[in-house]
Amino acid sequence: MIVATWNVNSLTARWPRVEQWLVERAPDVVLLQETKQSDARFPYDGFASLGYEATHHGQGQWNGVAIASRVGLADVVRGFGDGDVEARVISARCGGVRFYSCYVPNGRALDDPHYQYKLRWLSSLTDRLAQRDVNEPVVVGGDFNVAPRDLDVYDPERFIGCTHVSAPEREALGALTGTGLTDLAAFLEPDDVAYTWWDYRNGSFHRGWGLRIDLLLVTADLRAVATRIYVDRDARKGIKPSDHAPVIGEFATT
DNA sequence: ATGTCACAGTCCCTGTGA
Repeated sequence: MIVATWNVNSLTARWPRVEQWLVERAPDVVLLQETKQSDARFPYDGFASLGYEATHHGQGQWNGVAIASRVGLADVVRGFGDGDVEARVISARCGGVRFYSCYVPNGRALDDPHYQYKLRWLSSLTDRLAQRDVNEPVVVGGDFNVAPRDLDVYDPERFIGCTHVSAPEREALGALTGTGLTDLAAFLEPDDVAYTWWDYRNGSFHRGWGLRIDLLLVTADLRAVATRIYVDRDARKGIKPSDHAPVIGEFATT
């Protein structure tokens, strides 16, 4: 089973790239973030013509998350429920595995209210995962807007006092993985520098100024059968790329 | 340390978010 997560930074703008990429990489399940679409505009037919069932949780201008699968798609859950107005999480069961596609709030700055929202949002996700059926394999993937380790930051000195690396954010991510999830890239390739996001500005991609903030978190049963994880850097190149590259995980059939 | 991109509305530029 091939599983991918990709923040596409507008599925409307990115659809030609996404379509080509699906044909080339042929993931079984792909988790998408920042579709920036209403549900009405989501290209269900486009996915279907490529052999994918898809489900979307959108709000229009901002956010928006989706799951596309060619191994079945059932039991969809959108958002956290009461009072959750931003479309940042969707879950579904595909091929016997429960998938979550997550777009964690950015946080903006340590003294910005949005930062507290980010921590609360991660806590809500942790609560949700803590309540799961422990017999069900789970993949929690997406744009976490947190770089788990200094190795995941091109210049840790420069990020002192910034979001994405602060202790509370890393602790919140640790609480999430503490429910029984493993950061698969850090587990399989612990010494690899594997950035997933590069700012559009300053030629950051070509200068190697990146962060690893897009993650696949998996339960132990899936970790045991994981064979490979890599960043599809080619998707960050060329015409009209997203500022994020996909992360692709491969698993021996479960 | 900000050289870009995408969105909506004020609609061919500007403010916002990343």
